[in-house]
Amino acid sequence: MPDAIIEAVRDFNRFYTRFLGLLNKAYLDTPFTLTDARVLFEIGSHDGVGASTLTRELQLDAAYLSRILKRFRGDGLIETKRDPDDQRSQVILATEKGFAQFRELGTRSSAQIAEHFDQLATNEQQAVVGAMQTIRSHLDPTAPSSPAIIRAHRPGDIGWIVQSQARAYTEEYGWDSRFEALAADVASKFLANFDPALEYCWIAERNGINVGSILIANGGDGVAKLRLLYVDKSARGLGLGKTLVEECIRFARSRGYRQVSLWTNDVLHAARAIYVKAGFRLVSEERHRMFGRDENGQTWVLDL
Amino acid sequence: MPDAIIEAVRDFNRFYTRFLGLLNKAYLDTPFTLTDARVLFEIGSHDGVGASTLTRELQLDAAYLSRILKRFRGDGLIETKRDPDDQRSQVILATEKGFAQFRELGTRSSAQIAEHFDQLATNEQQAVVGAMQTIRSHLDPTAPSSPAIIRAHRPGDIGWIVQSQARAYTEEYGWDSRFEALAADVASKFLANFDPALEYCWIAERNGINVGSILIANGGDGVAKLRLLYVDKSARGLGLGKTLVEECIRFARSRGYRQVSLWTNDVLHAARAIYVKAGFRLVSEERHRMFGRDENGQTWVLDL
DNA sequence: CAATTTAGTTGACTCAGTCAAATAAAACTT
DNA sequence: AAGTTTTATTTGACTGAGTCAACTAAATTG
Repeated sequence: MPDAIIEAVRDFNRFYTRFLGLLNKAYLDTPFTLTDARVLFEIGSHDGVGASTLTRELQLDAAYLSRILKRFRGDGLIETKRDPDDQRSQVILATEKGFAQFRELGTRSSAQIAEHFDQLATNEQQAVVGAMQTIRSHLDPTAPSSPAIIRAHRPGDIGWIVQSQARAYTEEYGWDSRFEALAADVASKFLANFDPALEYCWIAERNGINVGSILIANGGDGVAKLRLLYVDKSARGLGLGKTLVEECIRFARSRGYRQVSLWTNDVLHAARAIYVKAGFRLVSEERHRMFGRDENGQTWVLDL
Repeated sequence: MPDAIIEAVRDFNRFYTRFLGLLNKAYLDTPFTLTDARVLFEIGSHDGVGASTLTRELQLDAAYLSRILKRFRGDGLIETKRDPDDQRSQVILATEKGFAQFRELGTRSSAQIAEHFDQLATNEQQAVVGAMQTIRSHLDPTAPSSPAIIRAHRPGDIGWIVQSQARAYTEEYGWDSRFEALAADVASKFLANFDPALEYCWIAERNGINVGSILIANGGDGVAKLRLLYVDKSARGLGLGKTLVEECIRFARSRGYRQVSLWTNDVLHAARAIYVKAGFRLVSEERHRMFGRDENGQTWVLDL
């Protein structure tokens, strides 16, 4: 992966560390440390959490947390009782006083944030929040990853197909720019001669980002050409490829084609497995060096 | 300002605090604390900083920093000498050993980041980095907008050109997919017939993200065709378009072309201004409806 | 030139956070 | 069902990161 990206991320991290440092000044004239505040926040917003959940969630040392809770108990901020379902665990409940403190901390922290955001225009605020969402959805594995949706192509998508396939296959199989040239040629001809009645391009998209593609072009003679099947690294293993191919076949059948044909290379194992499963049969094979490496080109067909 | 925004920001902050916590584990089996690492990083990347700059930049206590520097000096990582211009201040210089440590920390931290980013697809990585840039540019008034670099195209870039132009012009001018078809056609022919001696494609990139493009194709007869000039919204106003065009002209001149010619549409005001400034003259104009809207197509030429 | 500010150092301290060991309940194993 | 392992929590014993106040010395201000 490109160093420039890592460098950009590190740079952002340095910046955001400083920014968080500024925000955390909110607790300065408060009897709470940053950790105290985090704990109190978690208790206040999930009343009745277990202590072990807190250590996991906030990545705290159990001993340390135990002491913090003891102090909170002493200050009358929380009450703890054994979990009836598990006598080892305890359930933490905020007292009225605890809730009051929780709200107070919330107010302070909000004020601190508002101070920074008030200077921004509304659409800037939205841009920032949107960007935060973007980062989170990609970096947080526990973030509910929304399912992929499959839709017709939109402007830019054809370019994306060329780009992503060229990048991926250059990286994974060492193919050279002639592959991109071929993909671009296929893509541009598809767009130039696009016949909505007999042709289609499907894009799989997740969180607003393209992750897969496939298209059907009219090969004449009742033959539908299946082309440019691609599933991005980030979305493999979800059965997306299979879904895309099935969608294609259904489309081809409904438009009265008698056969679906496709050309691929045997290094693309995952794709081949999908074709086999869908009922395609290998009709011809030839060695070539079109993309700078020795490959086995294969033609597969499926009779409808 | 809306509570929802503040809530979203706090939510992101909680998430990112945890994320940074994970990344900072990079220093776990290192004799350095997080603060040590930050100091060493600052020294390593700005050799010759003053101590007071460090306290300001990293928001550290002067006493604390003094002790850290003392320790670093003892370990032979840095050398300090009085600032000749200000006898109170000191200049901090990393020793060879210090630089080695600095590089080691950099490697660890990069590896930690790469671990998280490797699972993402290339365009996801770009989405995240772009989002980071967005956040930073809005929240950091002093954000130095890192310079764009201009380089030759790499696999995937041609696809990117088609994608980004199609998206942008669809959004901004309401052009339909015929524009993408045209761009894809130009791009694919460029790649298919690429002649390294007389043709070239420049990509402007910032922080690992493509932000601009231009290419020169051989039009025959001593005429260089300038094509697919594009500067992304996020990078406009930096003079990037001008730089790209100048680069093209220089190239065309050096390869012995007698003329540079290009076709554009008059709605693309920014581009037209660049061409005018570069000395191009309008030679013909025609109304057309190639992209679903009434436009004025224009041909411009520059004699070399 | 006296007064004030800035840069850096040192002593003294504290308290946030860690590690190891102990207890007790729950969850496996056989 | 008895034995073993794992999980939840607590406590004792530390340590060392970070703070505060006081001090020196050079630079700046008025």
